[in-house]
Amino acid sequence: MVQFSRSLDTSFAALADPTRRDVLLRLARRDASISDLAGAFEMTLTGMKKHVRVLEDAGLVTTEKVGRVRWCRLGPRRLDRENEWIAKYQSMLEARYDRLGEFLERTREDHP
Amino acid sequence: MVQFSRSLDTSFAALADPTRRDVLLRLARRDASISDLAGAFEMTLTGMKKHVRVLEDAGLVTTEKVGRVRWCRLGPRRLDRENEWIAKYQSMLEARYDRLGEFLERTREDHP
DNA sequence: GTAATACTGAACCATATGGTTCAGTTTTCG
DNA sequence: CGAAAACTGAACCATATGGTTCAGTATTAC
Repeated sequence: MVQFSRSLDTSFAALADPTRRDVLLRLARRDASISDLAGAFEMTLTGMKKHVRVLEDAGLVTTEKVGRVRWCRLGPRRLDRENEWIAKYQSMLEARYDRLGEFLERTREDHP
Repeated sequence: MVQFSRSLDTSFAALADPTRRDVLLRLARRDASISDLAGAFEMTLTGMKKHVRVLEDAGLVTTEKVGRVRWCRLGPRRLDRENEWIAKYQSMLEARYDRLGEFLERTREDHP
């Protein structure tokens, strides 16, 4: 197990569940309570609470208890680092295909 | 459990492990055998084989056995759908903050 | 004051994950 | 042929995940 990048571990793991991805999209529209979310996804309060906890640990959601209601909202993280990781990967891929293209070009010139 | 988007499930889960992310970056530089990868990450062949299998299931890596060596290379998927999901999420966030900005603007106008 | 609402934590369950070892099989090298 | 290399699969292990139920506590509504 590698030690660094723990935040990418937790956020990608958080995104690996379809319920959690949909919770994020729903929270992007409006804040919601645990009850709201549990109702929307036909799940027990306890089950939804766990999902929200995972999103919270990943820094993707913050919550605040007001009276007997726990309100969930997005933040503070915006998936920027995750976006960057994927962009870096894709640019490395492109660079490699470019080198492959060059190689084929050279080969064609060498053996016309 | 939601039923659609199984591919995002498996690819985000594949990205949630730091060893697997590093394997992808390494394969972006050059193809490698299971032994190469196991050696580079100080892991048993069996352990690395499992990681490669996860990446294969997510469509991020393909492998081919040549003689007694199994060669691993990237593809066919490029994380485009994952990139799109994150981009969509971020644009929804931006849209929401824009609406919040508008609201504050209106409020300021109403009560100057 | 009583009842309903909203959450919370513990316990439980089945399955998955990230490793390992061990015992093979297949290929290659000398 | 015999030995080494490269992989493979089964079995095992500890821990995590995605849920549930049940028994609370704290707030709010009537």
